[in-house]
Order: sequence, then structure tokens, then C-alpha cells
Amino acid sequence: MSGAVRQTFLPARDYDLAATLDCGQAFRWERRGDRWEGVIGPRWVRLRQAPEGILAEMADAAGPRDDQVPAWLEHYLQTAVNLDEILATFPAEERMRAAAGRCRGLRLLRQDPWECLASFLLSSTKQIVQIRRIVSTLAARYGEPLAVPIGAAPAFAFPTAARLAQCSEAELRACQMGFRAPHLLQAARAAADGELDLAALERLPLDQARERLLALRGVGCKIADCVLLFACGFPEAFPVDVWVRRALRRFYFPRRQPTDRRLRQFIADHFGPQAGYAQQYLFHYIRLTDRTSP
DNA sequence: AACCAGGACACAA
DNA sequence: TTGTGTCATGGT
Repeated sequence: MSGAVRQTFLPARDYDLAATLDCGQAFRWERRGDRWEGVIGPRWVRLRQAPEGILAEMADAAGPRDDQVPAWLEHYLQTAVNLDEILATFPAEERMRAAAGRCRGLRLLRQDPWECLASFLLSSTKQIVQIRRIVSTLAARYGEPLAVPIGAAPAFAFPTAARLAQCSEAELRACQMGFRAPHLLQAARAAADGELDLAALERLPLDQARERLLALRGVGCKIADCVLLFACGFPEAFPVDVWVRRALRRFYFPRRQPTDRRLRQFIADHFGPQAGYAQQYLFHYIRLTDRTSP
């Protein structure tokens, strides 16, 4: 499918598109030159950094041509949030200041809960490049083909829970996800038959929402917090993976490594109401510094 | 060519 | 409670 392109502009100050799309919170964005191609829900999108915001191209299936910014796009990119207000809540200490300085313009996206849950179910002890590959394979095989502009690469929606629930475990394993296949299959079934209402999570208290996610096989506190932070809008969710743990140890516990319990207590006390945002800055910061100069 | 990756879980001590 | 093996795969 191919057709015309519709463009729109999203004004945003302090928005680093590259850092935001490539910092390990979403897995479907591909850089082509100075543009980023990806999929948001059921739509193909191409984004480009502009001085005062973001230029967006969408495949336009001959719809009415209003020039308004689509609500789903602004919601996903979170261009309306005031970054300064968030950064102002970060603890005023040297490490956070360094991270904030180095990651200027990094934003949290607001992703679809099912795609987010499924993606992070596939993430355990995988490198980000591998997660991206698995997700891409999964979409190409089981996702709906999407309308794209002439000349653009084919694109597919992230597979629905209902579609993946119909897969066999062997079919999922064939997408190179290994032992994660039964976890994804079970989550897909739970989400498809209504036993798990992902859309309702954002309206629950944080602890209850987390409980629902933890009830799934293969979902521990790290993956649960990723979904709560990246998809459900809980700003205090704080996923601790190997990188964040590394950063926390190095920056705040240089002597001896803290117990998990002590670490949790520190996180709750130290990072404030936007702890999840701070977490993403630490994650990006430690990966930047460790990979370029080990 | 080892080592490790945006983990979770069962089980031992 | 804390430690260790297991799961599957491939990047660096």
C-alpha cells in the first residue's frame, strides 16, 4: 500500500528527538539519514528534528486534510509536557546535574500498553539491538500491513494481543525469542480475553496497577515498572535494570553494593516525584559514557 | 572467543 | 533472607 504524505509540525522546546527515540524505551524507530521512521499504533510515521519542534510525515489515505496536529501523535511524543518543570524536580546534586546536562532534551514517550508490555517481556537479558530485531520480525509476521508513502519501506503494526494469542509457542520461538515465548503467549491470551485490562491500569493506584502486571509469568518488578512508566504514565515508576543498577552503585554507593531493599529505599527517598524520568536520564547517561569510554 | 545483555523464577542453604 | 543455576540467543 502506498499513497500521499501529509505533514504537520509539533512545536516543542528542548526536545532531542534522536535521544528520545534511541534511548531504549521504544524499539520500533529506524534512523534513515536525518529522519526517523516508525509506527505509532496503526499508523506509519516519519519524524525529523526541527529547531523549534518536530516535523512529522504521515501516510495520508485520502482523508480530510486539516492541518491540526493529531492528538495521538502529540500524546505519543509528549510534546506538550514542560520539560523544565520536570527537571526542576530532580535532586540538586552533582550526578543528576551531569546526567541532565548530557541528556538535554531527552523525553519519555507515552506508548501503547500492550506493545510496551510485549516488547519488555522480550527484553530480559537481551541487548537492545536484539529486542529491536525480534519485535521487527514479530510485526512483519503477525502485524497488519500499513499504508506507507511511495518509496518508503513496508511497515507493519505491532501485532495485537488477539493475533498473538492465536500463535503457537513454536511460531513465537521461531521469532528468536527463546524462553520468553511462553511468557508472551500467556500475556497475549490474558490481554485478549479480558482477564487483563491493560487500558484500565492507568486509572488504578500505582501499587494495584503493578500488582496486575506482576501476576503475569515472566513479569517481575523491572518489566512491570517499564510498562507503568513508558505506557501507563506513572512518573514515579523506576525500572532498575543492569545499567541503572550500575549507575546507582557507581554514583551513590561507591563503597559497597547495597542490598536491593536498601537500593529501593534510596530511590524512594532521593529522586522525587519524577523519579522515572530521572531513571531514564541515568540509564541514557551511563550507557553513553560507558560505551564510548570504558 | 569469552562475556554479557533494559530478567524472572525455582530452589538451596 | 541471600545466593546460584537455568532458560535461549546473538552482539561486541
